Amino acid sequence: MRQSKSERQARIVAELRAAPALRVYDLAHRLTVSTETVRRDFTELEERGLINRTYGGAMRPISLEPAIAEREQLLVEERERMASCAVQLIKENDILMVGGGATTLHFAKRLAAECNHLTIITHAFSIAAALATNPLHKVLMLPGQYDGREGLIYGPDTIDALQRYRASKAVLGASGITAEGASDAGIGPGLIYGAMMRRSAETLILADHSKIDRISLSVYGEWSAHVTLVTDAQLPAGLQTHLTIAGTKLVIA
Amino acid sequence: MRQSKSERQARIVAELRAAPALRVYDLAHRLTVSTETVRRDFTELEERGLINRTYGGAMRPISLEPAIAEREQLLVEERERMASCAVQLIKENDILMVGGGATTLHFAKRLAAECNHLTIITHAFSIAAALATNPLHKVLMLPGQYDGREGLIYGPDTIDALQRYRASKAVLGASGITAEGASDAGIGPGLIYGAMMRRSAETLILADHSKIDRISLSVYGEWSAHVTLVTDAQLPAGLQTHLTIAGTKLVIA
DNA sequence: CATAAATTGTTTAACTTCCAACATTGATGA
DNA sequence: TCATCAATGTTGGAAGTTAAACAATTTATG
Repeated sequence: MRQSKSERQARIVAELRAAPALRVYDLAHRLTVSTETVRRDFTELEERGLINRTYGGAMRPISLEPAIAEREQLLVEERERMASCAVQLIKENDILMVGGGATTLHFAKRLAAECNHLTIITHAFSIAAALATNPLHKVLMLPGQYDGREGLIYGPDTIDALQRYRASKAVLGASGITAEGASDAGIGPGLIYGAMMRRSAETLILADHSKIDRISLSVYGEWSAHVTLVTDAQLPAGLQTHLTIAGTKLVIA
Repeated sequence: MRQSKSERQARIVAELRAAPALRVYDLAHRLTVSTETVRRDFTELEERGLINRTYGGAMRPISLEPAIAEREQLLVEERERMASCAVQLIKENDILMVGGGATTLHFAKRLAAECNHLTIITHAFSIAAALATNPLHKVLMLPGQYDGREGLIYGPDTIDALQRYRASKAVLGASGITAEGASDAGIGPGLIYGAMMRRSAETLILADHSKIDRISLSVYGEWSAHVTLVTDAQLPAGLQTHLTIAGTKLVIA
């Protein structure tokens, strides 16, 4: 055996530092192994997150955000659908408050791709970074204490600063959706989402089916006519009638 | 024609901001045009350097944000030495204001490794992220407009918020050091660094030898007895005597 | 409004990649 | 030594991609 498997795989990662993308066929020649071997290496390296696969090759992975990156891998299709639907509801020159989370991050990426000239107020690094890729948007970051695990800002300074803004729409994720309202697993973020709702004319809540009929620590939003719930599957009858009575609009992606 | 050619191509570039790689087939569906049209767009966009082609699709070109990453690679050793020296000057329970930049980022990483129980106020994402790896520190993020190219917050909100804090030390980078003071290439950051100095009892300025006797757009700090300059090489005689007269302390790493 | 030019869609054939099944090689250890 | 197992190579058909030619459509312009 010329080279061990791990040596070869290390070589592949190294090659990717030199060139941002590689073809299976080229690499097989360069390493004098079969294309199938290269393909199998690609599969393994992709599972370990060291490369990204493309049709016919592989490319250098973009970032290495761990905690969020993992969660972001789940329910990607559902979140994409919800994000696309939610973006339809945004108009040029809207002023948005956007909460943190994997789902709202999808939304932010679509916003950067499809919209222009928006002002976005947020407390999440990932959201700000995603939106700033489109220089036509204006991104305002809220002050407060930084939580590195979540990549979020929160605390009394954050709530306080929100009182000085007013937005046309708040766009929020949730870890639980019940008749009582939307809820989040953290108290700090929950308080911020509540404040964002109160300072916005309308609220969009994005929550996939796994969040339905679950309740989390901090309930931050009650159903009202100013709220639109965007989800990816039909709601249970009880919850649905409850929302209808409250006047909440429902969008199923 | 639904969308003009240039609109569509702009949209493609925007989509690439949301996802690092796209498939011809997917994109054709999403834009409701034929795969051939997408392929022809790819060809044109590649000639203009706005995308990179891959077999079956296209990917985001590498450029567009290596600004920080590249700079961070330069003079690593010198910066490490300066960072280590600067950390010696920090005491437990200090309250720090830390500016953005490659040099201060090295400092922040050492701070996370060597110190505990500090409160750090910053306007740079990278600094906040580096410090948050040590949960014993308290990291406060300043509000303001986010600049994705630099990863920095700035603007009137930022200056305003600084007025409500007081720190024991400000730790700042600089892109130029002259007898007149420290200067930065950007007006926005320059104003913030000035405000941070005024709100802090002492100031540490970190600048390697490549910054000496160069002047940048925005001069933000004058030499005084409250300032310490940390650098990695002897200063030219003229500058050195000027600092001595002003009472500025000098540390050579 | 008619013509030319530019843009986009359609079709087809050649080519490339993918995947799964099976064969081969080489190292390990009883 | 032989059996075993992991790693790799080989093969063929399915599926996907490309490129070139031509048709259809839209836009520009006199």
